[in-house]
Formats: sequence, C-alpha cells, structure tokens
Amino acid sequence: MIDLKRLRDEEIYRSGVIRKGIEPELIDDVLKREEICRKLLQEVEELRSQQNAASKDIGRASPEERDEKIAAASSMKESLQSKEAEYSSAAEMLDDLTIALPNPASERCPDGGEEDYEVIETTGDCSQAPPMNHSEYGEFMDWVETEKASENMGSRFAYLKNEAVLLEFALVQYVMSKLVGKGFTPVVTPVLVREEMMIDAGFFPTDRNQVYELPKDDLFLTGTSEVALAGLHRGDIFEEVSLPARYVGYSSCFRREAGTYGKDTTGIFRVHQFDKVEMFSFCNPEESWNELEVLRGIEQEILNELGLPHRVILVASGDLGAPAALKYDCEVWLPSEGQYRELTSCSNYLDFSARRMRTRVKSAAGNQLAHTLNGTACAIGRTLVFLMEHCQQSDGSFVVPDALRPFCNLEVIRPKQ
RNA sequence: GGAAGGAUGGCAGAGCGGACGAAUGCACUGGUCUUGAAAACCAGCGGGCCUUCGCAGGUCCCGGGGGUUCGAAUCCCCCUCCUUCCGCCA
Repeated sequence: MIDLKRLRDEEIYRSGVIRKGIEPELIDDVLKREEICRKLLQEVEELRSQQNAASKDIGRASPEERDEKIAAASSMKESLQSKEAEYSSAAEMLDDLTIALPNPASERCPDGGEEDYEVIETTGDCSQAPPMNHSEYGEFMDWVETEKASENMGSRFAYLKNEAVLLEFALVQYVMSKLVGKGFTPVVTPVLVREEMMIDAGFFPTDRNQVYELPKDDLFLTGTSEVALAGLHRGDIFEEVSLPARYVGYSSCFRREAGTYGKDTTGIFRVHQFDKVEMFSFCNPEESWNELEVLRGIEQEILNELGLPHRVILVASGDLGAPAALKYDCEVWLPSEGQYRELTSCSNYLDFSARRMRTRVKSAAGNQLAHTLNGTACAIGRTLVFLMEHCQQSDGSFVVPDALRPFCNLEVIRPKQ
C-alpha cells in the first residue's frame, strides 16, 4: 500500500503514481478524503476521551452520585456513536480507493509503455536459428505432450516427459544449490493462500483476474511463490543485524493468462502451470537499491552459466506491475523468433508490500518499514524453451549445458528415431 | 469430518465488569558495586495512529471481527489458529 503522507507532501512520489497511469483527479480525490478522515478521527478521539473520563469517574463515584453520572455518560454516548459511524464509513471508502493505487514508479524508471524500455546491458552471441523451434523440438524429442494435455486440461497445459523432466530437476538443483551457497534460505512454499495474503503481498486488487480462485475454500492459487515468501515475515520486526533476510522458494505457479489470447500458443512458452525458483529479500530501507543489483547479478550469473545470450532492460513505468517501483527484465535471445523474450525479472517493491504486512526494521531512529524485493532465479519451463533452441545441434541432439551436467548425469541427449 | 479445551507483552504466567497497557518471574538494556566478571541492588524494558517545530497530549490494540454496557482482557455472537481424543489419509 502506498504512503498517503508522502503522496500528499512529495511531488516526485505523486508523479510516480501518475506515471503508472493513474489519473491526477483520482489522487486528489483520495487526498481530499484522507483529510476528511483525519478531521473525523480527531473529533471521534476527542469524544472518546470525554466518554472515557466520564466512565472512569463513575468507577470512583459514591453510590449516591452514580445514577446521575451514568445518565450523563449515557447521553454522551449517542453523539460518539454517530461520529464513529461517520468516521468508519469514510475510512472504509478511503481504504478501498487507497488500496487500488499502485506503488509510484521510481525516478530511474523510464516513462511510457511496453515499448519504452531502456536497454541496460546486452551480452552473449545470438546464434543462427536452429532447424526446429522449441515447440517442434519438444515434440521431436518426445519431451512435451500438449495434445493430450489440451484434451484433458484445456489449452495452455502440457505434460513434460523423458529427459526434459531430468533437465527440469537439474535446473532446480543447480539453482537451489547456487543460492543456498550464497546464503539464501531454501523454502518450499504453499501455493494456496488467503485473500488477505494476496492483498498484503500487493497482488490484489489489481491482478485479481490473473489468479485462479477456489471459492469453496476461500483460497487462491499463487502465480508465484513470492506471495507466500512475503508472508514469511508478516507482522515481524527485524533486528537490523539479521538483514538482509534472503529466501529462495520453489513452487509450482498458476496463472490464468487472461488477456493473452492468441499469444505464444505453441509449446510451453506460456502455460497456466509451471515451476519456478524465486528469490525474495527483506532488507533495510537504505539497502534496497543495492539489493536489487544483487538480485540482478545473480540472475545474469545463472543465464551466463547456462550459456543464454541476453539483455537486461529497465521496464517502463506503464508496464510495471502495481507493487513494483522499478523492475529489470532479463530477456533471452529466442533464435526461432529472432528477438529477445523475457525469461527472468527482479523488482524493488520498496515499502509498498511491507506497509500492508507491517514488516519492520528496528533501528536506533525507531522502527521503520522494511523493503521487499523479489527476482526470478529460474522459471523452469521457460528456461527449457530457450535451452531447446540454444542447445539443439544440427543432427537433432541436445548438448546439456555444463552447469547442469552434475545434476542430471547427462551430456548429450540423442533423438530416439 | 465429529467431540472437548484453549489463544494475555520476547518467553512463562496472573487477572474473569470499574485507576489494567495489564501483577509476578525469566530474558534483555543502562547504572551502582567490583581489578575484571558473576551475584546483589536500582532504573528502564510494547506496537500503531492523530495533534505538535519540540516538550507533550489524545486514541486504539490482551488471536481477528462484531455486539452488550456509562465502562470489557473479563459477558454474548461469528471467524481463524492451537492442543487433546475419535475417524480418515499421501
């Protein structure tokens, strides 16, 4: 959730919200309501203070005075109650509006929409297109079964088979052991969460239509383990020395992919269910920009070790999710399409999610909100897509990247035919 | 899924309608004492919000939400979680 005080006082903060595509009128409306709320709160507290004093006085009063004093206190009650009702409905309305405001884009975030990204770095050779694209190759190797999946589960589902499964687990193991080696705490997260968790992590209300819902149990399937990882320190107050607290989560992820009709329809590039290893950091507010670079560095290290040529872009303000203030995407070259496609990303949420979760840091200056960041360590299924093109040889065989060999005992995989 | 009991500060644990933001113990922090440490003693030892330049004041919080009452940690209702017993189960 956004900081209303800063929204009121800081021009840059306010313009960061506008750059995310929010109308200035809406911001003004929120601020106006906030002011009204504060005024009402003061009035309510004043009345409460009087009521409390009167009640305490009754406790001290002699039996003869009591009835009279109780009657006097009773009459005060009505005006308090109506003022309270006025306040709580105003506060509720304010909250509904506030929660829908996105985290302001950071100053470093480029203006504009999807096309207005800024390229930060490009690395690796973009090889010639292989004979088969990832979708054809997956079928050729008998690694991906989409036909039966669409009959049984619907579109955008797939069975992963044979060596692809071994590669999947090798990727998980490779990335997990790397991150554990860097001091991250490994976690297997639950994939079902309550609505409140979705709100606190910053996903609801904005991304609600991307999420599978289980109405019978009031639970939601998470699109990333980030949601559950954020909840690991909900309501906690960190000692400064214990930060940064870094986690690496593994889970399946579920996304409805609403609004992507006709996009990436073949293979497993874009599916409703995939496995992902995700990094998550709770850190000191002063450290979060540095921490974002740490996450980005790890993502690039992994891509480099897998031999995937890529570029890093800074996502433009209009294309950022609601909770992110700044986001890097690592885009890997997809030879069959002749363009870079997103594989991993990392973002700094600053205190946006921590405010809702009340995750704080104890410091000499008092408690302040922690900052949270997240980044993809490895989106397994999509990584396989890129590997299927980059590791594919002209004879159809697949050369396993060195980094994965210790984890799957495979070097070259030959087609069965 | 059925039955019973429970949820109080970092932890343990009292309070069960009136000065309770909450006894007491432990832990923690500072001080006295000591060559140093321990012990002992003294003091401190929640969180949020609002007003204020500041001092300070007010308000809310005893799992969460509602209700009764002049007044709720304490009474009532709903929810969540935990424990025990039974059933089921990877």
